[in-house]
Amino acid sequence: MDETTQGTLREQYAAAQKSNILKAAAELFTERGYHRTTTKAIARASGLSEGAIYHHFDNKRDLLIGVLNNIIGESESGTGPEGPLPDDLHAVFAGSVKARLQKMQPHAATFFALLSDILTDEELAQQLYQSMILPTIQASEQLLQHLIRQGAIKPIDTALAMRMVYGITFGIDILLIMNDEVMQSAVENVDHLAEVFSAIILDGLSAKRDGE
Amino acid sequence: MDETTQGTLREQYAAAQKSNILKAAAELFTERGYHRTTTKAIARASGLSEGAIYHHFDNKRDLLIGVLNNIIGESESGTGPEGPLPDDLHAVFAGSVKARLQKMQPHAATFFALLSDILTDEELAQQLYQSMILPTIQASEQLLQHLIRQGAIKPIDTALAMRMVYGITFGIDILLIMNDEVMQSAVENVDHLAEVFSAIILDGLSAKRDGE
DNA sequence: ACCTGAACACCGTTCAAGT
DNA sequence: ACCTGAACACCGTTCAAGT
Repeated sequence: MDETTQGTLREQYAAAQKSNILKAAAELFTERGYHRTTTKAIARASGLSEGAIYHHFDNKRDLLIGVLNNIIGESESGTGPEGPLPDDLHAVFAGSVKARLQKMQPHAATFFALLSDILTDEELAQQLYQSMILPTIQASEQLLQHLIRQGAIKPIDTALAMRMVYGITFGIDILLIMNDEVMQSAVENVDHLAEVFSAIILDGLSAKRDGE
Repeated sequence: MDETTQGTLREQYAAAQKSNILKAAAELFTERGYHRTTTKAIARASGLSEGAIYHHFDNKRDLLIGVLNNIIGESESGTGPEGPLPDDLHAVFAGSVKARLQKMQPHAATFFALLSDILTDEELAQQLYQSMILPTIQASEQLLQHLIRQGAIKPIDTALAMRMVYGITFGIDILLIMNDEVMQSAVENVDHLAEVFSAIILDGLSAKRDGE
């Protein structure tokens, strides 16, 4: 064992313990919400004492931060469509919702179980916004601007438009958590969902061209 | 005083006290979130003892329910556009977001401060969904079906489409709470926001007709 | 019925002591 | 450093007693 390598056995052990605690916390937060989850329960679920938890984390809020950062970390890998854009715009938009949903869905319940606690904590809200929400929106803004320059998309207030589009995925997650039946069966057929999404966003609902 | 009239003086007094407590609770919940608000603080803010609060409400959760019901009550008055539909579809859609935002906005911060606590409480989540979310979606579904029959809107999966559109207003509220600057200035000019909304929803983003 | 203030159980956090 | 178990302060809730 080279002591200059980052992973000392001891460090690895400590990291594994931290990760175990976070895993237990995430599960309990998801089931019961943040404030109904006791530190005692987290200790029990991770096979440690409450004191041990406070050795690895400053406080309960620090556990929330850890869980949140895991979600952010796994959700942000590869924003926007990879590789060259396909010619079919519908495929581009449909693909991006699909990707977004598949990335977010495993964490959606945990995320919404923590959302209020995040939103009522100025610092956490800012962290979530800066590291997760704003980058996603800005990436899609850039894509849209690119498409406008190509003449594929009409000139529009891209910042506002992409913020509205962003809301759609947010709404999908919420409806799933509330057991909305329509959305639940829609998600079982992601391709149809993605199709309807891109149909609305690209072509609009109107039967007439530009409403006149 | 006729004792058959519903409002005995005593009953009126009790109702006023309940309403005072709920008002104090709503303010504190909005500022600090549900679980960081102590019953002691609510008591102090409403000029009563903690015991008095427990005389009027079963428990803290019951306070949350009261606050939530006030929000639902004030938000549900008059779903959908009133009167005959204007010919211009853009006006219809723009008007409906405007109405929805103006109704929700004063309560949005309170609503999101409670959202996690609602979502992690099966019964409350169901109540919120049934009394607030589903009716809103269904009302707009009916409007859409009507417009499809008229030939103004193309045939589409109305249930799914309106659920997606619903998400947009949800996303707007979230971004406002997170102090997103674009959305904050957009809301100061509601007419522009409503315009962009109806432009996307009705005409779509694509420069070409139906993407081909 | 409306309300108070003390009392109780529980939860987040700390800390001395052990390896 | 990693961890335990007891101890502490605080919060939701209850309850006997007062009007």
